Amino acid sequence: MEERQVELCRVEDALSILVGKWKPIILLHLLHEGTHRFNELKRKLPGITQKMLTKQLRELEAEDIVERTVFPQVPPKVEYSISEYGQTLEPILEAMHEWGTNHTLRKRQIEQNKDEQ
Amino acid sequence: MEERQVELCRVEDALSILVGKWKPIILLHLLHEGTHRFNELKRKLPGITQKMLTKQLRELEAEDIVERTVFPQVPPKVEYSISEYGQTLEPILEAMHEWGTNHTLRKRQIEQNKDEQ
DNA sequence: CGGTATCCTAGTGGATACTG
DNA sequence: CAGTATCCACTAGGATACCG
Repeated sequence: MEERQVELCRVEDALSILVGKWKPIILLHLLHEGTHRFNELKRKLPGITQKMLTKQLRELEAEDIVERTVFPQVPPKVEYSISEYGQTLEPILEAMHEWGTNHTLRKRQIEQNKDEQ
Repeated sequence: MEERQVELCRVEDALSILVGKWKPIILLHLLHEGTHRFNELKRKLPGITQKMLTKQLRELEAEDIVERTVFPQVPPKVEYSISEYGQTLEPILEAMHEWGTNHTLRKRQIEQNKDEQ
């Protein structure tokens, strides 16, 4: 029984890594479009500040989800990519993406039904 | 291209519903063990306060994930269960649970390797 | 180019006490 | 039993400015 309790909590591990306003979308970009430079990623995330992008990437790096490669040159060049371990998150991300898409459709339908009445 | 951008963001819908310190574990209890009364659920969530349990349940109810049934009697009786729509979250929850379990194992192995050196 | 540093605000979550 | 009502600490996230 207690074992069950402990088991249930494991969900939070995945959640804690994925939570963050920009983390899921960062991961999807890296998964689907491969390695990015810092500013390249920034351009794909309209509205994000440098500070936030740095912070989210650092946290993902600390969890071994994202790999950071620094090229020692001037001007600086830093590349980010999904780690092998990070790729194991894909099923979760895809499941969330699919659910989210249906969720949006559902909301629209509910809106429409409201309008028709 | 822009369509792609919009698509990517759908992940956040799922995330926003699942995020909350107690939500995933509440949902798993309701999914696996069925309908619960308020205090029954509270007993299964060591450490949660009444306020937090109420808040999380209300938020899940607002999103149509959880159903709340009030029995008009004294003393009060309120039952919570997963809605039909809430059940569609199961694949995500299971994917997160599985990942989290492997994640814990992986961490332990890394710890062991550290100790052995 | 790829960051830090500083300051700020809103919201999340907890402790505690009270209630129909 | 199943909640509210307060008050409070902490953090996430944003705006802005500066740096090697």
